[in-house]
Amino acid sequence: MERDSIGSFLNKIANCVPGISLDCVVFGYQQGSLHVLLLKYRNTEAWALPGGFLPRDAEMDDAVSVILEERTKVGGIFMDQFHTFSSLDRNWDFNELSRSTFQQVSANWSARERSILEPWFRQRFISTAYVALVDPGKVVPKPDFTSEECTWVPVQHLPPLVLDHREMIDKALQHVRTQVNFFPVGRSLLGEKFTLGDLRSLYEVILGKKLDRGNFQRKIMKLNMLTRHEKLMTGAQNKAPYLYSIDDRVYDQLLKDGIGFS
Amino acid sequence: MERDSIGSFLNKIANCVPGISLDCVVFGYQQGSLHVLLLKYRNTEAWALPGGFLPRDAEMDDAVSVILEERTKVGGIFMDQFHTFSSLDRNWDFNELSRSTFQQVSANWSARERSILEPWFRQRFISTAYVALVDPGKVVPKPDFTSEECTWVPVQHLPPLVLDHREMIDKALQHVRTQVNFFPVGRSLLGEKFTLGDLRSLYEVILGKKLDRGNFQRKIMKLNMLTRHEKLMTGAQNKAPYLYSIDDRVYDQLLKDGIGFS
DNA sequence: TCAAAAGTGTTTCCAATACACCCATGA
DNA sequence: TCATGGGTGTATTGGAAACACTTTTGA
Repeated sequence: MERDSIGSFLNKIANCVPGISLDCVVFGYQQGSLHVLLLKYRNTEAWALPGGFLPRDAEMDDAVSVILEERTKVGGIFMDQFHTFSSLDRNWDFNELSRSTFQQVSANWSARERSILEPWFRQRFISTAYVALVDPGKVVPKPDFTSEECTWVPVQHLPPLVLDHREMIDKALQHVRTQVNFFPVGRSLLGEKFTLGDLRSLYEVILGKKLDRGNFQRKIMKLNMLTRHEKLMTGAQNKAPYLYSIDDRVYDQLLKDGIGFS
Repeated sequence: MERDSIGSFLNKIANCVPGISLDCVVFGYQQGSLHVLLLKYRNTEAWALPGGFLPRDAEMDDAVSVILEERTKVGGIFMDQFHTFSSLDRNWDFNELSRSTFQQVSANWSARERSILEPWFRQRFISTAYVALVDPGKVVPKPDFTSEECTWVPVQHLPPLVLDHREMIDKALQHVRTQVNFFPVGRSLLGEKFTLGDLRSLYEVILGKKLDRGNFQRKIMKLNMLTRHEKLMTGAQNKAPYLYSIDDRVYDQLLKDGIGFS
């Protein structure tokens, strides 16, 4: 923990609801696979989800927005609360990794700091978790003061995670899958313009199965939610695909009833 | 509040996590419509969902099980956490009804009791809410010590509810609708034996739309989840329908992938 | 000219829908 | 015999799935 940040952190948590924490599973789509935004604690090999606490005077959704904006420098990110985690042993004695990570993080606390922070972090935390969807191209990941790194990690190769953060990611992914028809996955996870191939492989990655190219294109185009733009010349020796962008009006309308993909 | 119960209640909440509460939206199916289990506070016209607090040494799911069993005298009820409610003004000053109800309930507290209970109940409560599905035929509703009545109320005719309990019911119903393919609605909400008409109108009530009788029957029967029993003679001047029961093995298997009803 | 991927067309199949018909029951 | 609702049959339709054909691009 950086010395100069502890002071403001002490002030902050004094004004937060004790026993409650917030965690964010931020999904991004990059290089053909789903990524999660993770933080790496200083001088450890332990990783964690972006998170924080609930200010006494804040709505929970707003608190999560602030956390997301702090880590990504992007505002207005799509998010959805999906579960509240509350195991009895949800504290920093959760397992060996959590224990040793906490030890490392708290190593250079002063006696006074320790007297406040120890009891705070030793509590059982009830954590309400959110999923968020964002285009990594827009994000500038910023570590918080306990961490030395904040980066995108592919969901297939998750590093060791503290507490039950691994379970959170699993459950978040499951939630995105069941809600895929009602989440703006296309708009949130892709950039302004994209090819139908991009969109299709995004859906393939989320759903975990191959989709027929022809059928996908016809289905999407029939929904009338895309505007066609110029072609994308990649330099590959194949036909150049068109770029498309989303027509927000039509898209919002479609989302209400769910954009159907079995 | 009954005088003799306050003592044990004081002990109980001393061992509960402060700031956290639990609420249950218990759905039952009766007389062709969905009902919710509600409690009516003594000497008021205010109603509330069954709920409680989280013991420091209990898992949340277990705590909810206990609450459900206390109110229904039935064990093993199907339940699912669906949302955590956390508005800034989630306390007993939430609105006029909540305020006056609290005043009524707390009217005859002693000074000592008040010194403990006032701060407890004045807090902002973060409440994690669960849906539960149960056959009202199995339930023996039991009021808690703050309430004079515990009964089933049809969702179309909800009485005035304290706090944001109305919103909870709405959100719970919505959740059941989206999860209908993954919840054991047939098994949980109906008795041991039922007719296909019963099952169909249950689905109609949940989904809020008419289903074609013939198509419904064929679809259900093709799933192979029902065993046919004797006919049900109602005395009505029409053909007697068969009774069916659910084959748990097949049913559990089907639920994993979702029993499909658009 | 060739490989690779985009765009589009065609065929098949199944499930959802609509509705018809007969059957059993008790008034 | 009649009204009522249960059980079953059938025709139609639309979308899902599989796959073929053509086009475009740069090597």
